[in-house]
Amino acid sequence: MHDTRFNPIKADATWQAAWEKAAIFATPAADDPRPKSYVLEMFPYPSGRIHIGHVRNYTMGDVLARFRTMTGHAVLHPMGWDAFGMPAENAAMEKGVHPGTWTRANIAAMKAQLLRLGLAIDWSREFATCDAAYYGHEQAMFLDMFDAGIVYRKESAVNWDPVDRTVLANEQVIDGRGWRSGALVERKKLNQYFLRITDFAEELLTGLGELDKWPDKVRLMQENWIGKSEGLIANFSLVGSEQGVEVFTTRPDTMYGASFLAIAADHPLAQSLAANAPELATFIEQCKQGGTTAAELETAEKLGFNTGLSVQHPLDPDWHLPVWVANFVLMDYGTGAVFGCPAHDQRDLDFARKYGLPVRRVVADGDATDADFDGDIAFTGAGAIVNSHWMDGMSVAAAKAAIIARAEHDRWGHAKVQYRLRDWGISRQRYWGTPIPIIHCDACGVVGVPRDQLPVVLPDDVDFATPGNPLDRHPTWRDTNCPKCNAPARRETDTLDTFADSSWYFIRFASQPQDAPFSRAEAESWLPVGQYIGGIEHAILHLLYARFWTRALHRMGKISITEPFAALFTQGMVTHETYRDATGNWLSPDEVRDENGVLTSLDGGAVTRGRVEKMSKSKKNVVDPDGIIDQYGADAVRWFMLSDSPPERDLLWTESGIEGCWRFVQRLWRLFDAAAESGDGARDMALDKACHRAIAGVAADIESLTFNKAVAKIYELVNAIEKSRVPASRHDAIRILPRLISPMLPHLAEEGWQALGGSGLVAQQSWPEHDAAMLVDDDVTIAVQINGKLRDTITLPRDASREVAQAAALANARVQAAIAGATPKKIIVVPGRLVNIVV
RNA sequence: GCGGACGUGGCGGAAUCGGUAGACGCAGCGGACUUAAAAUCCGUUUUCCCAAGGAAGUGCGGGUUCGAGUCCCGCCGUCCGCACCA
Repeated sequence: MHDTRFNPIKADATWQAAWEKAAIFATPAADDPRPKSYVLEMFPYPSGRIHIGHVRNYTMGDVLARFRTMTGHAVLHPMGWDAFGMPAENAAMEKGVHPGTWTRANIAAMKAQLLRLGLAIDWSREFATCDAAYYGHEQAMFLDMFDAGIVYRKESAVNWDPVDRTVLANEQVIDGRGWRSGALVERKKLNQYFLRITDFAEELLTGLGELDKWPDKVRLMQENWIGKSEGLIANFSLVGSEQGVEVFTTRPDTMYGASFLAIAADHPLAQSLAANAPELATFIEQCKQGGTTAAELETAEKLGFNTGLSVQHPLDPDWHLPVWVANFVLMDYGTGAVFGCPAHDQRDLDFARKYGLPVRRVVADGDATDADFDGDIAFTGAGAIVNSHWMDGMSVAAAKAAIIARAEHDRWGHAKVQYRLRDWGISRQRYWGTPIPIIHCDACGVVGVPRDQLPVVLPDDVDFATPGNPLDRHPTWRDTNCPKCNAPARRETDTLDTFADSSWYFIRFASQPQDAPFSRAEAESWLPVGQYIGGIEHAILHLLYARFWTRALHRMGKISITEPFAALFTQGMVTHETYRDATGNWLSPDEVRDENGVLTSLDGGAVTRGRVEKMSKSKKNVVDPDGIIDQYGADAVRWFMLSDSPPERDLLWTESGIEGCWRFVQRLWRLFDAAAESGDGARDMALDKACHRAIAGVAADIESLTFNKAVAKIYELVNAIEKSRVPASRHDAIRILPRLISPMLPHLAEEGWQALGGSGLVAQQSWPEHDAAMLVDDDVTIAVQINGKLRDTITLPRDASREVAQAAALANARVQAAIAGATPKKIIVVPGRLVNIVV
């Protein structure tokens, strides 16, 4: 029996099976002659369920991948799992399930959900980062970097949770306490591995310049994160000592305005003084307390402790400056010491006013050149240098250069480029991560695991009953022999930060030999990723680490590319209204009834409408992808993900919106179902042209990822088809539609393609060609303006001359009435657009 | 505090180069079909005076231009990133 409606449940399953059977999403060979197109969406963490944000992300990538295939590209469109990380260990502790078991089950569940979307993914390349076959290669690369000096080991302070016996990231410390245990977090020194990303700071910065297909916003965020600043390192000699204090400044031009030296609480000089000065020791302790949140720093008072020491001013040895320990100086930026120039730095001014230190103007603020500086607002602008002896009258820039030259000549300082970026600490005292392939030997020290003993596999028999890292207390796993001297030795029990796993997965997708991380030729045939799509939340860390990892491989001669992602797109979130009942509890959308805008709960209680927010479990404003696919089918859901909102902005999920998509899917299906058999007879030029415009326009919009505009153009074409009464043109236009919608509505497109007698699968067809001549109209509507205001429109041949257009405009009845016989002062003619008559 | 983005109908948004503002969708309103509903179809919807025809209009105030949503200056608002970075 003939269906009267499109049945997505049936169609989705049918066509997904057909695609799989024909293996049409298999990646072409590396030597495929077609141009390559690598489309990649950020791979998901297997938390257990796909959420709607994934659906939006993967739909966008899928549209592009399918479109690129139709336009003659060899496409790589893979998917995998960012499978290591904390949630699996938390699940292990809470539910007693092994992290691996939990993760594998989640992957299976999420893959089943993804399959329902009908994504054009080559699943044969799927992997999870917790596969030993993946992380073993990561260990090999770690060792390469170790040998190349890119990895180093350093004692460094970490946030230590004494109850959970683990290191916490800064984000996991809330009000000084561990986010899980609630225990007071301790600062603890541990030997940790670092990647020397700061060595790459300059090239990571300049490399941003060639990423012209990245959002400016992301490039700027990375630029700020790297935080390059140029200045002077100056040595201030301690009075009565051979030693000195090194200071970094970006304002050497203000050196004659110096009034004190300030060092960080954990500066070695402060530490050594504290040994014999209990008051200072107390002060240092005080500095370490107090939060580091934005609000706290905003209001934090400047605190200082006068050490009683003084230093010589490098420009005048007779001029002595007091040395203070100050809470606003950071040990891990610059040298951990600054000279205070209160007149031209707000922090220094606050500090100087509080402790009664001199405030001396050395940069003129307009007419103000007086050495005595009034007020509590520092002058940080540019101006002529004053009260600075030989530098008086110089510009700030000239003075900086002059003083750096002098410092280098007199050997008390040198120019310095300073970066905000810190080296990447990659040690984690956790189980569920890539084991760091290092062996500790009492005689030989730190020794890399020999390549032929990789992968160092995580042991399965671990227990999470006690807090801490299970690798650390495993009865046998730690024990091994030194690869060099064969003496008993210990394995490193730390694992790698999971950001390492996601720093090269895109290379592994492109090439996955067994015996190496990747084969160079094959990887380079696909890389860099042609289009990378994901959330803005990864703007800094993931994207910076992946760029760094790629450059590290490049520096070691392993790969020729330097940038992994040629184009980046950051999509917006999916949002939904929030609801609360009378007692303030969150309600989910299906617990709320809407009758003409009046909201009630299912039991009739009052409901208030809250803000539109990102879908989250805690606010209960989520829609479950499985549920909506059950109800509307994959295509309607995909269509909604692409409609209305520009992809980089947030998308508001609404019931009425998805129902509109569902209606449109049905409308298309009716068109296919009732299409005429023959395309002979008279033509409807307007429809024929609309068709060609749609083909060209939709292609351009998919290419530029403006899917909302592509959607609008398809609506326009369908509206035009439905309005037209000319069978021949309708016949042809309807036969264009399946290919046009195939990237976005792939199941319906197959259904239509089949119903209209197409052979094979529409997913394998070429994108329809458009006739450029059909994109231009013979007649154009021209605006007739008087003094820039629209008065009428006239229709003229497209190639009408200026003279013809002007004459036609002047002959227009409304123009005649408006100018009333007067002579126009000026007439502007823009051919094909408008005539503006100035009177 | 520093840096950045954005502000267009009831809502999401379109307007690619400074050239007819409001495409397309949602919601609304009126109508057709129907015993009725659903579904579908037709029409309509920036505001004001409204019959015609006008006038105003893209956060606010200025400017450049024959012409500004678009460019420039100054405000206001919202959002995002970083932050005692010397």
